[in-house]
Amino acid sequence: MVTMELDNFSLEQICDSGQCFRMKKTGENTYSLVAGNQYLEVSQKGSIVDFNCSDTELICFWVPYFDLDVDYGAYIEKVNSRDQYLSKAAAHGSGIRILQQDLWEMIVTFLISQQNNISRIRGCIERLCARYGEKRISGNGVEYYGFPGPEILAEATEQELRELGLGYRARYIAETARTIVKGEISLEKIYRMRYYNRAKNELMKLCGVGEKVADCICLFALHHMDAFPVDTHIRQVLDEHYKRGFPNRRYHGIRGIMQQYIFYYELTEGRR
DNA sequence: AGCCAGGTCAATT
DNA sequence: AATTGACATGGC
Repeated sequence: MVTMELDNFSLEQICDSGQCFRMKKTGENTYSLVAGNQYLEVSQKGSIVDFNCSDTELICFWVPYFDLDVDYGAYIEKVNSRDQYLSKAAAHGSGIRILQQDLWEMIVTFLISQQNNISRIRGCIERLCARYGEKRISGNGVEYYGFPGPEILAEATEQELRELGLGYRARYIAETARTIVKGEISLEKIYRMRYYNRAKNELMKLCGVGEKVADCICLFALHHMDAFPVDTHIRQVLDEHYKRGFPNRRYHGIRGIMQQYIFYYELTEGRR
């Protein structure tokens, strides 16, 4: 167990921010999550956060995962105080982090996410992992399933995948897995791409990956903080509050976290 | 019951 | 270049 005191960090907000679909609330202040092949139980009271793992695991895996060595107060301070909407959204979601998740997992996750609702996305991913993932046991004896790699999913037929309730997205997953396994697109190469636009364009070569899904992958796996996924909710906000366009210049390089503040606000308080 | 969900793709105009 | 319809499924 490792305890840390963290500012601008909220497990609840992270869990509900729609980046990680394998994190769940297990008690009043406790959450569990599976990321890649790692399992974690974590709890929070105020700014005190208890990670149920070793020092090494925390430093090597969960610090980068939760972006713990970044000061999110600095992001919030960049919000234009004259922008009442964004100020409210940032204050409301001040504990959100941009996670650094596994690239393959995000590709599949956001292929599933399209034209789908969040609770169903969670179900689809759990069924996919239970069916194709490797069964593992955590340090404290909890069984969980890792996320199936491209080699595994490339072997699956479209029909098998459809049986998990993935709908027409089954074909996207099957084809994309094969594209990766055949080496037509290299995940390692995408990881190494320094520029957001290059990574995004490469991702959009994958079957079923359009602009929005590519942006989600860039933001939630590759940590390209300038990625700004525009989905139905963000579209509505842009139409309503940013008729002259989102202030891209002002938020250059940090548009992604602003997008998350807006998205989370719309999913929770913002609904009227 | 019916609308909608973190869209993408290909066929039209 | 912009618009439109098909694509699956189930949560609410």
